[in-house]
Amino acid sequence: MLHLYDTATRQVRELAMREPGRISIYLCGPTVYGPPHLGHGRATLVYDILRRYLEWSGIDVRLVSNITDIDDKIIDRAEREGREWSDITTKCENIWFRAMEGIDVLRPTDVPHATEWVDEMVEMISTLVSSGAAYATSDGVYLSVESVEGYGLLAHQSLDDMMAGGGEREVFGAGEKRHPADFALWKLAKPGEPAWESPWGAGRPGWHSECVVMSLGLLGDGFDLHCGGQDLRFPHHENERAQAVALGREFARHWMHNGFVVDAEGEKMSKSLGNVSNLLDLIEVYDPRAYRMVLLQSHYRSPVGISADGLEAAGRSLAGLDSFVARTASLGEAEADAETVAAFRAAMDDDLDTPKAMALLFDTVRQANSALDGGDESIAAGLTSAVREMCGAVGLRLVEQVAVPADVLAQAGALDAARAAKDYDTADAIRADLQAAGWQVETTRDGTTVRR
RNA sequence: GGCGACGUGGCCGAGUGGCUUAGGCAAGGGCCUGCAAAGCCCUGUACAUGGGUUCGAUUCCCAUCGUCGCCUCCA
Repeated sequence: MLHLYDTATRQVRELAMREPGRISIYLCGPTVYGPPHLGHGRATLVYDILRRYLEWSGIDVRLVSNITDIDDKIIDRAEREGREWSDITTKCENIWFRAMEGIDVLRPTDVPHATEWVDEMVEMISTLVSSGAAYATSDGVYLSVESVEGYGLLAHQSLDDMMAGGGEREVFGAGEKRHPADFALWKLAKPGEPAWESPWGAGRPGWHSECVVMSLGLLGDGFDLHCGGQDLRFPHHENERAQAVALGREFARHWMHNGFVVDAEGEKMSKSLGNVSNLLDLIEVYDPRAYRMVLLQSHYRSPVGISADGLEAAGRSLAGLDSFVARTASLGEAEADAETVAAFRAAMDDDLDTPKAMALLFDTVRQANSALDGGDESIAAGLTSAVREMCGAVGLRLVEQVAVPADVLAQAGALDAARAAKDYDTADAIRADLQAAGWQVETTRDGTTVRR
């Protein structure tokens, strides 16, 4: 069974399921105000790998991931560009899913939108106000963090420590708050801002109440796993938990956070990589699977550097996998080598040790190639099936042999004929032509194979 | 100031108190091939610095240096 590091307890522990065989996961999705950057890519890929592995393991996964389509950033951009805020959110959401498709991230099972859950949020905030956990001021409604048992669970800091020194940042709504750490649940609208009715006046949701009502609403109390990037740990996730706790409801039972994407200097990076500034650029320039491979070869909690060299190296390693697939295409179906699959499971179950799993994958490819070189097809077939299983389990799409046009096959035949006649100049010329047309040409003693 | 992470061979990136000291990419040598390609085999002896613990540390402890993250709206 899968064991995962839990941010709340700071331990790798079993990912328990409320209902055996079915897992409920909430992933904090994007605020749609711009194109998805490299950081978004890491987060979505990490959880896509998790999801695919769970499904591969036979578990029924319900993955809820929100679209936050109302937020200060969206309003800012709308104002700056003189556009309707909803124009920004619908376009950005489309771009988001196009990018996700590009990196082969499966669509979540549920994609709730914040704006569709405003009534539930208002209701929740009302409950919090009437219980005394929240209070209204002249600019909104705030949650009293002191009323929340264990505030700081995810930050791993007491309220006092968090306040000590602190940053020099401006504290939102500072004037009327009972405690500087109290945070907005509802923000009253200024003229011209998008607004929804509420008992406290027209306004919009504050600190990600949508995640609270949508996760509890769709997954129910005590859902299995809540995940997102390291930067959401505090205050975003802390504040979600605080709202749920203040409601007296049981929130996520396990918390998972992925590490950052960093640049060459080791600084948190989300925006740029030379001419690649977002995910859509990245899949234009590199093998769309390359980012996934880079991430698979590092651990999800470590910071990972994304560089042109790294993506290219990953692309070359994928090319090796592709040629393996081509080489083994003719092998019949076989039971995946049990020992290999067991070792793969053991690695993945240990806090998603994908680097170890990838080491195993490449070792298995090498063994299968050796078996093939030695003519032992039955061993090769079992190992090949294991390779396919492992790739499938982590969402690595291997390029299948595409149909080769008749004229290309004819050229390959001509190449072999020229070789048989020892007319190597002709043979080399044909090969050069095929390569120029973008074909991978492999001339073996059994004949020439051509693939993309 | 508080809390936390990290510093590994040409590059990326795992891991471990000693044993065959991951894996990928790149490099060199070899096998195969008419030549390539693909594949296979071999090679490189790395763990920031200074102490300490230990029979033995890259791995544990302490210190130092350096890098980075979070501390109110960034995955």
